[in-house]
Amino acid sequence: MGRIPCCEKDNVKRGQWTPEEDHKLSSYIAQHGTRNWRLIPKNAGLQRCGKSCRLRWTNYLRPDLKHGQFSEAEEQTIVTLHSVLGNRWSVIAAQLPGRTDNDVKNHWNTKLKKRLSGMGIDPVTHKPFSHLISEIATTLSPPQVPHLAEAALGCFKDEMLHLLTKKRIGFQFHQQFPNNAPSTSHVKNEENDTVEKIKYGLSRAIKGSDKNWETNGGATSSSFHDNGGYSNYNFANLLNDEDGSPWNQSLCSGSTCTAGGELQQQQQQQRNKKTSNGNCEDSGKEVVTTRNGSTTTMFNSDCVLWDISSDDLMNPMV
DNA sequence: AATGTTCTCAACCGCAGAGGT
DNA sequence: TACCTCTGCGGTTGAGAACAT
Repeated sequence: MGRIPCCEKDNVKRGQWTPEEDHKLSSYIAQHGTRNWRLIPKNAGLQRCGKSCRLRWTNYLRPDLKHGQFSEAEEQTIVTLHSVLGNRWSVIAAQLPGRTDNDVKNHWNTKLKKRLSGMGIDPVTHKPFSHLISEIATTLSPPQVPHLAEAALGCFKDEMLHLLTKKRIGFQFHQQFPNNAPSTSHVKNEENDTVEKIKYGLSRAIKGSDKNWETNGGATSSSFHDNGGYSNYNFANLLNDEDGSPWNQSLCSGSTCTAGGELQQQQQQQRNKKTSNGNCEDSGKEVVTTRNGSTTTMFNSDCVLWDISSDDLMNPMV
């Protein structure tokens, strides 16, 4: 004996609501309120299930609802709250007047989640992928570590492949790879080649995992910053094992981090510092001007993997 | 212009908890 | 206490729109 259905499904209409139905429901609720959803469709003359009426009202017809684009402030609120609360959409929506949990959930799933992934940030933990890899690596005994890239690849491959292939990024190998790097001479199977390169990138990230990532106050969290924040986060930094985690050092200003915007700015300036020929002072990096005039950091030598401009990060491949 | 692919978001589903009897 | 009903929540789906080829 299961519970009885909320309505006779054979006799109810489903799918998109018509303006007439909206009007009937709104008029009825304006007069009688929203008590007893089971009776509302019957009394309002609607061939709809009570649940469907409730959803239509709460997600669309309520007069206090805000329709249209989410503002930057709203997005920042969602990301910040999500880093603390997880998928508690109703709680998050309660902090955004006029937005429903459905709105917030949809916006997260279609925009914000992809945007974070595109920046190399895990949308579940709000930590950079490289940080997650290093955390996993520290829990494994040395013999297991070589297999970590393979395992991590299973988690991140799709996002990375999406990013890499969707943007039609051509890998550029300005110099020789080190001994264990994948060969680029045969691009017959582009995807497999890409996978190999990702594996290599992950292994590079792991290589730096014994560095102290907690130099700036411990756990990471995420939020958008007024002066760029995530947008300044260069995906290729995931591979930069020279200066530790840029995330912890300069980009983390969420609830559990203490790094200030000033430090962040200084370090960003440091990163952007160029020599007279336009190249970064950091070895292995080369800043080039791209298709639309924005700058792109190309990693050569043993860091060559990604070509992602700052604009790409602001507007990831979605 | 036609076709295929991807994205968006309204709507649906099933489950869990609250409250009433 | 046990059962029933209602409501709210989060995950998922699918139609239509937008975009790419």
